[in-house]
Amino acid sequence: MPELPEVETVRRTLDPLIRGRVIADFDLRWHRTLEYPDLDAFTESVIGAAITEVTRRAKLIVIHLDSGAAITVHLRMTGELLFWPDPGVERNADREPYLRAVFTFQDESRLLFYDTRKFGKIAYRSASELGNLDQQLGDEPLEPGFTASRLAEILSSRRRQIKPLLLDQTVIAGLGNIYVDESLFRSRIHPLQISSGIDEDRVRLLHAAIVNVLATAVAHHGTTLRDYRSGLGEPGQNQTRLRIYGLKPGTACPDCGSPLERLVIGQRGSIFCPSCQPLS
DNA sequence: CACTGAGCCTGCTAGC
DNA sequence: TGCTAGCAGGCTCAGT
Repeated sequence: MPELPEVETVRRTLDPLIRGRVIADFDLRWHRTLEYPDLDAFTESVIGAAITEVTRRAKLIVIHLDSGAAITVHLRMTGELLFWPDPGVERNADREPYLRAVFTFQDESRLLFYDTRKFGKIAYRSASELGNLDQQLGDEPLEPGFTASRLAEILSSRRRQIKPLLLDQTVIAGLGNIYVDESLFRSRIHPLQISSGIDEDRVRLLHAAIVNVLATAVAHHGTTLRDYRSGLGEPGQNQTRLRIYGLKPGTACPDCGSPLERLVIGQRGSIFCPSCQPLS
């Protein structure tokens, strides 16, 4: 599932490819892929607009338009945003059933949105709507402002289980199930630990783990377990660097050898080592 | 405020 | 081997 590193990789690959291109057509293949506004309003707003740059906020890809507005794309679980340069070359036929939306540019190159499970969302946002959205989202963990003391402030000001807290995009933006499990394992914190009860040294470890895990994953173009691809269709390389995510309960902890456990926390499967990550 | 559960989806897999 | 029930999960919304 695309989290910050995967979305960032898509952003980086797409930005130089679609910057400056002018949208000539929009073809919606699955009506619910378009989140806002309705198809007519969306089409009217984006046709003729030129793309100025592609940025990222949390897990959102933000395609900025010369009007000051933007198109946001959320990949959710299985979304893929792919640049297709050559209109003459046939698209991958067996992927065609999962094609949910197509932006065609004036030069007939295309931006394709594939999404097997139809959870992904495309929306148009005015400059002010974009500002509101930004305000609703939490800290960017790879920005300089996200320091250990800032994390300490976030954790101590709430009394919540650490895992759901880290997954809350209004608190910290961009973490998902994979990187939260990895970060908690590396900093030896139980996923049900109450945030305000984590001591300062442990918070420092957690901060280092989050930053390190995310930065490493970005450097390796994200984690591809199944569906995730970059804007060029390339899989990521970070999957070999995961230490605990994907392991089954009962298998030996890679650090201490004791059997791993699985819990469902906030509707998400959570793998951890009860020995390395004791609840305190 | 913190937490829970339903709903959105469909490919894959564990278990029969 | 073939079938099917249930799992996977980011996010929103409603309810406790």
